[in-house]
Amino acid sequence: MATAKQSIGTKQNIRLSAEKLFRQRGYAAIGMRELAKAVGIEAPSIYNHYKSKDELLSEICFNIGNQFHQAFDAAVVNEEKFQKKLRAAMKAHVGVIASNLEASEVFFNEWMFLEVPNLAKFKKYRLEYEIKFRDILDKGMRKGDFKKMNSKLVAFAILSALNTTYDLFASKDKLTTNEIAEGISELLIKGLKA
Amino acid sequence: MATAKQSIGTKQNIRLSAEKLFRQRGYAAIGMRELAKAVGIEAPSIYNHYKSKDELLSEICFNIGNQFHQAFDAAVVNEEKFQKKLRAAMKAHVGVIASNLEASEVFFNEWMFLEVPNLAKFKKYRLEYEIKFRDILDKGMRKGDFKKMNSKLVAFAILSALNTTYDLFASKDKLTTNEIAEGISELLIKGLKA
DNA sequence: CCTACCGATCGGTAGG
DNA sequence: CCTACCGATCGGTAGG
Repeated sequence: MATAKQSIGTKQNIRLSAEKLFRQRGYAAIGMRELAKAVGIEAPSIYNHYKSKDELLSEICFNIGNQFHQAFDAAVVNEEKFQKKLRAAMKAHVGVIASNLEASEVFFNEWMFLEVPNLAKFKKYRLEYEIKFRDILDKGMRKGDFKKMNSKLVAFAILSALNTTYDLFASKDKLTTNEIAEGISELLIKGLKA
Repeated sequence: MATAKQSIGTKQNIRLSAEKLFRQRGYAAIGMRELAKAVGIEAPSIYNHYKSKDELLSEICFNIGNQFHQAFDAAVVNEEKFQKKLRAAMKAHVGVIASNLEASEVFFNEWMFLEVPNLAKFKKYRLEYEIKFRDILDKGMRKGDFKKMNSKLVAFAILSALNTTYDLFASKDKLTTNEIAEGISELLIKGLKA
């Protein structure tokens, strides 16, 4: 019992330390020995919990990816109007970042180090997410709720603005999730008005 | 003569290869041997042109940083109204990215690997650039040309949207610099209207 | 511009 | 969970 409990704790510890270190200094710059030291174990012991460094990174990335998809779906389903759907999706997106400040940065900046089967899966997953945003934009434009623009360009602008909110959370102004999400929504949705 | 000429060519070759490789796979993942192979020389020969890997990275980053500052200053100086200043600055920013597709990505994503004196210099330089944008926003808000919002948040949203335009240039839609810059400007400046 | 080489560190395995 | 260790590769130097 005590052993199993400790083992679960260690695995979580490895992941949390990895999220922090990968974000701070980059996946490629962090060795297994340094990660192990942060956890308080020796490097080979990590392999009792993760088969490889790649498996560790992909667990971090896909966990965040799942959260983005689920938060989006849950936020959008109860809204009728496309403007409200978009606003809710944006807020949900910022919410996922806010509750995963370190891991979401790894998701955004370190995914490129994923290895061959995981890399393709990740790209597909992320593209599907972008398309969910574009879909709201396209439908809203067709219905006349949004101004007709290049929806791919707009989706990129929206996601880019949302994805850098990490820096705003980290800055000394101490903006809340709501202030950030509302501020960006206001700016972009007003810009989209027909 | 021939030797000197060839030497200059080699240095440029090293930088162009570094820009391409650092962007593709990340600074930390590219060794001097692989870089040398791309140039067609042996690894130690790189040190005839660059003192260290860090010097190479910082040359790439500061070159782009200078271009951003100069393009901004040149774009803004001839405009009177803050809306026009902002639009011109945004267009200039996209223009620098468009003419430095590889190097600008290194600037955005690999600067964190700069070492100690260069890292601080880089951060200062980049903060000054962000403040130039905030300054236009703040003055425009005070004058009533822009809606009163958190200018730091808006500057972040603008720069984030502009900075990911690399992916739009790289995508198969083949958007032009003008289409990208105008699309993002339209979206964001309309959103800023008082 | 090269060959030859330095000490350090890499991800990961064997074996217990 | 550890110690001991693998081959490979790292940034960089010596010396020509």
